Amino acid sequence: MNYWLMKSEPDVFSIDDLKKKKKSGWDGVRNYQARNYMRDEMKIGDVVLFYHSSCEIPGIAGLAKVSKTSHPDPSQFDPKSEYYDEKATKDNPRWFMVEVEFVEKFENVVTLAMLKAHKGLEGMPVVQKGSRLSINPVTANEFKIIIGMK
DNA sequence: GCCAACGTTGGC
DNA sequence: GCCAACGTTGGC
Repeated sequence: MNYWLMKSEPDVFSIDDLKKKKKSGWDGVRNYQARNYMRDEMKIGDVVLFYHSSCEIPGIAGLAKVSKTSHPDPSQFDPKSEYYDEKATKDNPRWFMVEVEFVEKFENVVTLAMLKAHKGLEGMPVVQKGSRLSINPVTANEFKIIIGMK
């Protein structure tokens, strides 16, 4: 079982949205490295730190878990979608997504400022300047530390 | 295959 | 709104 951090802009899709929907396909990822993590490495039961980015208080807002392994992201085939990719075909999809299931909303967001200030989390891409990758692996130790901070 | 130009991310 | 950092595109 592995741990992950997945970023989402709460204005677009927040932990509350996931709570309401219970489960959701993680669509719209258009970065190859993030895609590869979803396609090749994320397994059912893996635990996800749900990170709110580009918002007033960036940080980890709650937990989710992988409920379905990767399958083609349908938005790539939809010309009306902002995630449409004209080079993707159903025979040869370019973008994959996993499905995640709501687990928990933290009472308080574990903020980026807290993550930056906490010993042991220096290696997390999210605390480093200029890190834009929206899906990152998290070590068991980092996960334990963060759970202790909520 | 190089690399400049461009677009996007995301914290502040 | 600014801007640094980064990924992608496309000309050559």
